[in-house]
Amino acid sequence: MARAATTSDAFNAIAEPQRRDILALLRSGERPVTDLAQELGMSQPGASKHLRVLREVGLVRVRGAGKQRLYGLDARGLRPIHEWVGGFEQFWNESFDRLDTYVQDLKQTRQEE
Amino acid sequence: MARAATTSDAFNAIAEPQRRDILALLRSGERPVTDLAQELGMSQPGASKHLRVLREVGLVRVRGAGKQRLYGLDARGLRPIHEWVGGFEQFWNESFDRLDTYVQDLKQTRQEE
DNA sequence: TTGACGTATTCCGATATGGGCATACGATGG
DNA sequence: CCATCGTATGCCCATATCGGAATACGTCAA
Repeated sequence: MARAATTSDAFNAIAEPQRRDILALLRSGERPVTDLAQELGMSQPGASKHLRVLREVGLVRVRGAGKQRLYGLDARGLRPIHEWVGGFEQFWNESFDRLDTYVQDLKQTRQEE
Repeated sequence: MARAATTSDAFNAIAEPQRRDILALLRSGERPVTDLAQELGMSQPGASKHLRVLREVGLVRVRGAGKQRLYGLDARGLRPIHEWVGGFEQFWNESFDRLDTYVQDLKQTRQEE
């Protein structure tokens, strides 16, 4: 098996930097593909493909506006992610303390890699 | 180019469900690989590989404890993610409203796919 | 209808993935 | 020093990825 299809969930969708850029851009409003592509310095087909992924996981919506298709943000799918990550909030402070223990340990453990 | 190396950043690291499970488990304290593997129903080599990725992006630390190696959480790397996603917080409420507009539009736009 | 524009899809290649299996490695205890 | 336990690596496979180029598609205007 390879990695789960990127199209499978929001976690995968936002793992790709360009897709994060797209989402960020869409916060300022709907946009056609060409716009996004140009603004982000990617090819039109490239942008289209990323948007397809975002559409399939529901982070983005399309709306036909005449000859154009306007892409808009649907951030609801980000909420579960925010919550999952938030479940670690208490730990990223505590981590500093643990680090001390760890560092002391290093002195005699000699970590590889 | 293929997908960016999963080992490149935390976003990629947590894109894989089993790795999320590992992180979640580690909240309750340090654990040796075998423990994790068994608890999560994966092979020892499998767990080792996932832990390697998590180590490389800094979400996990190792500490040699005699014959064993104890893996521990280092959640600091999750903070940037939390913040990035948090940047969309205002939108996942607003999204409902936008959806209305969208749905009305659908009636005459006939979206494919 | 035909053309033009905006966009999606297809096909390709190079690369990376995750899982299974066998095995190499490292540290400890005898 | 050697056997053993806990763990990491290497190798192989099937599959998925992203990017580029060419092209098919859909909608509108003349």
